[in-house]
Amino acid sequence: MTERVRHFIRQKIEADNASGKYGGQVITRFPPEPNGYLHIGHAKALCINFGLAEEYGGRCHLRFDDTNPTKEDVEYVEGIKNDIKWLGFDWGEHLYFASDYFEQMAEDARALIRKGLAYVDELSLEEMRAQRGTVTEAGTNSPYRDRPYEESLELFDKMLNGDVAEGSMTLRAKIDMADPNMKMRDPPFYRVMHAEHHQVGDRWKAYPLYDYAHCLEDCYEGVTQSLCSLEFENNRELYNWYLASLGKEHRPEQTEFARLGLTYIVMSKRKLLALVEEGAVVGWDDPRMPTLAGLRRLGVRPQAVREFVEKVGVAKANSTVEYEFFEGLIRKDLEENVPRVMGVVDPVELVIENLPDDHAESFDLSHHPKADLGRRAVPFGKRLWIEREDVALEPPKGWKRLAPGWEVRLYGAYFVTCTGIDVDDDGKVVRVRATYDAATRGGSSPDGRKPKGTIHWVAADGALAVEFRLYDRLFATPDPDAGDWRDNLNPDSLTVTSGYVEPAFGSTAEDVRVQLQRMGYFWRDDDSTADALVLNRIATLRDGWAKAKPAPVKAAPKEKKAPAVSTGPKEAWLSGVEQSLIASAHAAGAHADTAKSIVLNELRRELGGPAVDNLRIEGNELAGLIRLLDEGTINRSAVRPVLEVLLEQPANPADVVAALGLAQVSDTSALSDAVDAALAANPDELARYRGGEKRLMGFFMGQVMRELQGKGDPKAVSAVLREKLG
RNA sequence: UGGGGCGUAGCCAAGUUGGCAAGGCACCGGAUUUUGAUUCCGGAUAUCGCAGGUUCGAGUCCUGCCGCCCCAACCA
Repeated sequence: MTERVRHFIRQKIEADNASGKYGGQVITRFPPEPNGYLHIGHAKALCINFGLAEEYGGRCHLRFDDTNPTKEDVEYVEGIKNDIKWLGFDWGEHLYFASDYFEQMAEDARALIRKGLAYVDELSLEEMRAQRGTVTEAGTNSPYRDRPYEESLELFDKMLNGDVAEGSMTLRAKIDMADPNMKMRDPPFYRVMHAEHHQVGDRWKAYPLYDYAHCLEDCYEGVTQSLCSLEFENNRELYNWYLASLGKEHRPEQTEFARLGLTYIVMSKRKLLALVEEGAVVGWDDPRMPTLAGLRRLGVRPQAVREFVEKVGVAKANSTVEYEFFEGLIRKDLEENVPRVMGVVDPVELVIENLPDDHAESFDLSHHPKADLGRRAVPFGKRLWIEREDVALEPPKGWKRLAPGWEVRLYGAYFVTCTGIDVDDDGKVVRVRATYDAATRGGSSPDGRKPKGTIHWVAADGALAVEFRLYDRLFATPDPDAGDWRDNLNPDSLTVTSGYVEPAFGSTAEDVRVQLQRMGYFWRDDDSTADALVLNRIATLRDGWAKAKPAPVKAAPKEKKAPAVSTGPKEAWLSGVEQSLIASAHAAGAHADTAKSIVLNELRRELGGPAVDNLRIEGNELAGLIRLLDEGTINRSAVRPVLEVLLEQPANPADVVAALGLAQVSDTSALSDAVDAALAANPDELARYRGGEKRLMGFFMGQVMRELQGKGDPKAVSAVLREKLG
């Protein structure tokens, strides 16, 4: 397991726990809509929600957000549950549906209406759109906005009961049609749908919309952390509005994180569905699909998915992870946990000429060089299957495998020397002939000689026939969404071959994964039958040879960001309050430029922005502070703490400096002690400095200043430091 | 164009009171190797989006700008 990064959500949870906001409880939720299968992107949300809950001793609810009956189906409910279980997460008894709460939500909606915070609107879809305004223009109020609440109440019940036509009415929140946040412009939160619901049947004829439903679900369930992806940032204000308007006491908090993007993959449900429907893949669980069902069928272990998500991290920057990164973790997981056997994916016959026809022996080989995964018997005979790509008529430079006259090691068996290669009329290799060296039994020679290469093999006698499905990535380009994604499909995403594995594979458990030596990781596909083995390739091994051959195709350098066109420095804008403060400080004897610098750089820092209304601090106070600076009583770093006090209450800056002990230290002996302490505490750096790394001067300056709690006189410190460092 | 976010190496990503720009992946060397794998050493790679400013010192504070993402569904 990797070391965990204390990312911003962990920090928030810890801060909440420290402040006792939720009494130390951590309750999260994973809220899929049952309208499709989960994909690798969802795995991130899954790991964050379930993982964090587990980590902080809380719990995570599985809640289906089933507020749109026309798009959803129970089929997906079961599929999603399976995928979550496969990843190893457990919701215990906390399985919920948004539809569980429809009664309560309707009651809360009535409360909102009674408070005058919601109304039934009769605008059509088009009218509503037209009246919403644009991002730069305010919308206009609906003519139904101010209808009496009694009327809305009555109409709302009609909506719920199916007494009004679909699309004829909505229930809207009464907020502000001019709000710069479009989500706040009187959003509809109930719409009429005469649809049969997969969970609650035909009980309801109007259903709540996401924003309204989601915050309430969280609230009803006592969720503390509502974690979702970035595109919901704009919705957070609405989330809080509903809860506040309803006067809910329990207030979950929404925090957003960036979703996972992966190269060579499309992740939108729409495209995934198209792939299935257009037959580009066999189904949602096609091993080339980025769905969890697909990854599972491919043979990826859930541990690898979890590790991947943890390693990718959690942040707020949109990002696209290289697929190779995921692939590497899939391999790493298998590398450490899976037995190794031999199998030939594209077989060609090897005949050992100096062995009798009926020769039969067996080797006892280990399943793993490091892990204790047992041993197996591997039969050996005159006729073997070897990999076609391990044979070359004319070996290229750097070749380490079989070629006429070359000697190689058959893994775990003998050295063999190629005596000839038979080809057919098309030049295709049909048979390789060789002689073996009986003295090399087990794979090593008493004379100490070592062949350049080792190849894998399977004895023809007793070999199990296998249909190999060699999967490769579904898309040929790193960004399939660039251009028409259909054009970017990889025509070679699946290669089917007939080959063999050693008989030991037949005795392994059904779900066992193996490394076929030198060929990659494989496991049995569900399409296998008792007499027809089908093996999926989960991942290849890293292949340094393949990489060495073709001219290295360097990734095209990313186009540089357009350099900012500098229009020259612009004068900083000063608010009226700031201007008058500077003016009065100037009148009280301070230099105007210094006053301005402090207002801009320090005051704004304290205030978190420009000062706009009645500032506590006065001109003569600022002037007094500047005087202390000019006199050398304090250094610049003391300005902010003094300002902080001055903003609270009127005071004489000199008194504040005295009270806080901020006076600048320029006394030589005190400085000298501080420098000595800093040098003594950092002997390595001192050695480096004396060895010529002069840039460490800044480092020591920092150490000394820290020693002096920032109060050192920079010039004096620098002088002493220079002297002591030599 | 209004609002909400985000810019640290090819990719992901730490960096929380301003003080030597973490780590992982990829890449390049070398060692080990009965898998051209694994493992182990070592290395290169960053105008911290840009430009000004404050400061002894800025990825971090201030100002201005640039780029990317999200929002104008009765989807979630």
